[in-house]
Amino acid sequence: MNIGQVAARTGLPAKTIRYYEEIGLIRPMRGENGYRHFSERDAHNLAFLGRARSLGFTIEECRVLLALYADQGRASADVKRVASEHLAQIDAKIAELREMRATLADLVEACAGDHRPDCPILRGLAGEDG
Amino acid sequence: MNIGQVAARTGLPAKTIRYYEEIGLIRPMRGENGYRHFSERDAHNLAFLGRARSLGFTIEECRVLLALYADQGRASADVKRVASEHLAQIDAKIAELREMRATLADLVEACAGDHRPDCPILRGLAGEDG
DNA sequence: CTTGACCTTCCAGCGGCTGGAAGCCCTATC
DNA sequence: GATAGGGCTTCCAGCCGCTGGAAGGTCAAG
Repeated sequence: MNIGQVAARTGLPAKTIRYYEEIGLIRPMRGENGYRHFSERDAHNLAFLGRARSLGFTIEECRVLLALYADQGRASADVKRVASEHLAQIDAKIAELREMRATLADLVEACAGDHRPDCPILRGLAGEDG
Repeated sequence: MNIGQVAARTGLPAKTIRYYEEIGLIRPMRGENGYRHFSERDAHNLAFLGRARSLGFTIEECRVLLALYADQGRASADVKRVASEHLAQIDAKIAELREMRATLADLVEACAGDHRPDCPILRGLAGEDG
């Protein structure tokens, strides 16, 4: 498979696939013309990467997951630890966003949103009272 | 005020303050020795920026908010629109994270997390069934 | 007069791509 | 055989919002 075909199959942009090779996540073969040649296994790994990335795993976590995936002797505990840590990260991020959202929603709600200049949002950002 | 003092007062790193000057968010004076000199107004604007950034507004949104803050003739509707759009962005991000979280939590829960190699997390990432 | 804290500028790098330029390769059509 | 087009290659630059570090000027205290 050429890069275009594997891109179409995995949904990943060709640019991204080249980047993944550059940082050593995949190692496709090369044809005589210099074109990358992707095996079924490569395509499979790229799909794996696409799913892991879409779940928010960092590239380095993906590298670890891919290594565990390739290792037939892995302990599922190792995989679970990586995933659990990422889950905790997601929870932390959600909590952070919810706090932002709560504060911002209060300010937005308090704002008349009309032609007048008085604005609780700006007052809040300026540090009035609280 | 020198940069260190305003940094202490606003909680922003000096590096960040210099960066904000570089991109034109603030325009502190300069002393004869080349040091930046921050007025009360500068410090106030920096505190404003710190709060806006901590609510997740982008730098460009902060620029707009700061301009509205400075404009005594603004309409609160303009501020409210910026804030509401950002609120919608936050909501979208939360929704995205919750989807990730749900998928990941299912996988983690299904994983025994023991010494055995079988792992529903890896199977999920590999695209088995679904 | 030295120490050390503070300030300055400039350049590089983080993550994870993404865009674009310049040029080679391959196939199809005339 | 020429040409047009699409796909492939490499390389370099840029996105966002800082952050770190190097190399050097400035200032107050002892």
